[in-house]
Amino acid sequence: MSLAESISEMEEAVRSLRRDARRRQVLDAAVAVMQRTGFHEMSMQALANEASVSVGLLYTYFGGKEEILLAAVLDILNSFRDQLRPAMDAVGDDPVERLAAGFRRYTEIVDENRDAVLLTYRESRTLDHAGLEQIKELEVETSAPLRDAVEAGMARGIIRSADPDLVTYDLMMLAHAWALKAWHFEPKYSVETFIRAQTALVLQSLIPPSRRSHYRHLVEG
Amino acid sequence: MSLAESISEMEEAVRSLRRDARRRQVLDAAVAVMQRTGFHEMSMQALANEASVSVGLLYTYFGGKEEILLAAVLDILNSFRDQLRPAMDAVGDDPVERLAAGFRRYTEIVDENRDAVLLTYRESRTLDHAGLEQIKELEVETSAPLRDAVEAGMARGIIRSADPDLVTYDLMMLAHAWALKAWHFEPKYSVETFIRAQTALVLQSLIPPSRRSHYRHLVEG
DNA sequence: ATTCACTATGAATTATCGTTCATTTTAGCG
DNA sequence: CGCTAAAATGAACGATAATTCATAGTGAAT
Repeated sequence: MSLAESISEMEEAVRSLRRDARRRQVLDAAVAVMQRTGFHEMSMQALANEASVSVGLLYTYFGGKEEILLAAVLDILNSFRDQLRPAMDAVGDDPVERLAAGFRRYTEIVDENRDAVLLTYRESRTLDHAGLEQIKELEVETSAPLRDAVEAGMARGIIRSADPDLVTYDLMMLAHAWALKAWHFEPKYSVETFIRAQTALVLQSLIPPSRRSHYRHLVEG
Repeated sequence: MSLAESISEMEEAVRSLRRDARRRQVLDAAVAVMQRTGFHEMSMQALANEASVSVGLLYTYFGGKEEILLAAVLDILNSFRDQLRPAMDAVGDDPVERLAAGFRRYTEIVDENRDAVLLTYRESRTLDHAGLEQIKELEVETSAPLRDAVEAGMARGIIRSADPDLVTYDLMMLAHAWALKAWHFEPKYSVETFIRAQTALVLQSLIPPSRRSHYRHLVEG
C-alpha cells in the first residue's frame, strides 16, 4: 500500500469517526426531546436546538425526521442486546441462575431506558415496513440469550417443560411492564423489589417442586 | 308535571339519543381511521369522510381532535370493564375457575379489539393530564374482578400467597401481549391456544401442588 | 495567499391541517 | 304553506412545521 493510500485511508477513518460522533449527538438529543414531548410534537427546530446544531445539518446526517426516529430506536435496542448476554455469562452455567440474572439485567436496562422503551411502543406504527422489520428482528435477537437459558434448563429437566418461546416473551413482557405501567407499580415497588417479586412468581411456575430448594434464594422474594 | 313539560322532556330525550348515535358514528369512524393510519396522521377531513359527515359537524359533537381520541379510548375501556365480571360470574364461585375464566374473557376482548388496545398504548401520551387519569382509573376498575378472584383464592388457600396486585397486573400484561406482540405469536398460536398455554403457565405458579389435581383441566394446556 | 472540499447555517418554500363561521338544509309545528 | 330552531356544510383562515438551498465558515494542501 502506498503512503498516499494510507493517508487517504486515515482521513477516511477520521471523517467516519466525526460523522458517528455527530450522529450520536443528534440521536441523544432526539431521545431527550421525544421523552419530553413525543415524536410528532418534536419539531426539527426543537431538535436542532437541543443538539446545538442548525436545522439544515440534520438533513446532512439523516434522510429526514422518520429516519432519525428509526435510528434512535435501533440505537436503544442495540444496547439492550449487547448488555444482556455478558450479564448472564457472569453468573456461570446453571440455566436457572442464568435466567434469573438475565431477567434482572433486562429489567434494569428497561428501567434505565424507560422513556426509550415507551418510545418503541408508542412510535413503531410511524415507521415504514423496512424499519419495523429491523425492530422486530432486533427484539428476537435480544431475547435469544434468555431463550437459550430456558431451553438449556428444560433439556436438563431443571425447568418444567413448556414452550420456551412463550416463556421468553412472557418474561420480556413482564420486564416491559415496569416501563409501561410505571404509574401503577412505582408507588409500591422499586426496581429491586419489582425484580425480586417477579422472579419469585415466575420461577415458582418454572421450577419443579423437587428442584425448588436449590433455588430458595430466587424463589423466595 | 304539565303536558308541556312532559313533551319538552321527551324532545330532550330524543335529541340526546340522536346525539349519542352521532357521537358513536364518529367514534367508530375514528377507531377505523386510526387503526389504518394512527392518530397524528388522521386529518379531520379524513375522519369526516369516513364518518360521512362534514368537518364542521365534528366540532359540534366534540371539542376538538384530542377530545375525539379520548372519547374513543374511553369507549373501548368501558366495554372491557362491562364484559369482564359477567363472564366470571358465569362459572360460579371457585376463585381459580373465576380467575381462569376472567383471563380467558379478557384475552378474548383484547383479541376482538386489537387495534384499540394498541391505540391506548400508542396514543396515551397525546392526552392531557385529566384524560390520562381517567384512563388509568378505568384500567384499575377493569382489573378489579380479577383481583377479587385472586384475593379470594389466597384467603381460602387455593392460590399461593403473593402480592395480588402484582399477579393481577401480570395477567393483564400477558393478555395485552396478544395484541402488542401479535406479529410474533400469531404464526404459532391462535387466541384459543394462546389462552390455554398462558393459563397453564400462570396457574402452575399460582396453585400449590397439593391443589393442582383439582384443576387439571386448566393446568394442562 | 489562494484554492478546494467539506461542514454548517437558517431564511424561504411548500404543504398540510386544525379550527372557525357565514350560510344552507332539515324537521317539526301551527 | 311559512316559520323557527337545530343540525349540517365546507370554503377560508391562520399557524405550524418538514424540507430545501443559496450562502458562509473552516482548515488543510499547494
